[in-house]
Amino acid sequence: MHPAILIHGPTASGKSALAIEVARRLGGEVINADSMQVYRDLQVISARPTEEEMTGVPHALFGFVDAATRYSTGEWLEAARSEVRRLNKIGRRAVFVGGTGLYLLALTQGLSDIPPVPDEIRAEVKAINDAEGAAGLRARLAPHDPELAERLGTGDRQRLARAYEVWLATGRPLTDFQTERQPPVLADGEWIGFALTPPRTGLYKRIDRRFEGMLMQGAMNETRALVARGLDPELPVMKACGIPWLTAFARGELIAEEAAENAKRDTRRYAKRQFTWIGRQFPFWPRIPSPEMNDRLRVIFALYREIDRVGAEDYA
RNA sequence: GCCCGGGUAGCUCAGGGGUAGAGCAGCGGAUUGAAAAUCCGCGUGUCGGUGGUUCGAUUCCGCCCCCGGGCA
Repeated sequence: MHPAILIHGPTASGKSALAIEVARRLGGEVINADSMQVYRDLQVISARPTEEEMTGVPHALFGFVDAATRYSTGEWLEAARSEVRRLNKIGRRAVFVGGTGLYLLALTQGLSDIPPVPDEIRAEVKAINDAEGAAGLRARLAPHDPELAERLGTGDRQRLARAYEVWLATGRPLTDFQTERQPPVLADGEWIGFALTPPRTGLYKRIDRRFEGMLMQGAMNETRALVARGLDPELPVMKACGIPWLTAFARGELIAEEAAENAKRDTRRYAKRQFTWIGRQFPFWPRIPSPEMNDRLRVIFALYREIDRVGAEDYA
């Protein structure tokens, strides 16, 4: 099999266009590793590539999940596994691209094998969360998983809730599960990851400009469609960068300028967290600081050629 | 040219003889099935410049520069 290429980087760094170009030149396929681009209902706001941009290059795992779904890392990983199998079978290269670091981590490092949590337990824990918040969750979790309760410390309700759910569902502390991982979909030697790390100030400008562009391209229509469905505001789609503010604007709760500024700020902060993730979780992925397509392609192909001996002649 | 007002953090500003503090922006970090989520931490500064008074000046005084407004 050909090693897979993984492209990661902060939002608005130009990942999608790069992935398409890489896949085009290698005759490969682009596979989405972005938690928001999986949703059908978020085209503009998740900056999902358009049909036109994807022309001639097969794309997988884009826009295939309904907004009412709470799609998970585990589900994505299984979907990714199928795609990898499929491509291996037909001898084509996979180009994973996306800003969701956790997805790429799971893909290359494996996830723990944890049984699904039944809906009743989720509801039960949600009730505790709503009524008592982090303190209540933590107090209940601490006797069973003291290590995690201590590590999470303060007010991380999302992780506290998850840890408590797992305890209730399995009778084992989440910490136990986390000490062992399933074999990854892509083992060492079967992939190479690149991290786009453009200068921050320029990226922030790009983020701001891109958001203005999204408004032109129908971000409000997309938002109104979601609002019209009356979806639970806790769903992932409803928390995508910009959506909470555009939703508030659609309801007349604030003015357009305010909504836009807040949306841009949230997106900048998201990009900052992605930089942190890259620095800390993917310290050994080659960095590509140049924003230029040609520079990026040169770096990728130079390094890829080293490990893809099978087809080195294909893309000289 | 003269008269006022103002130059303090990236922005808007507060303060006041013992080298400074708020909001916003920003920065650092955590990250195992919600991850564009969730959470933790941090003022980042030639107080316009230069002389003087003072034990000590960002603060008081002089001069200069810059930005507003007014009178010419």
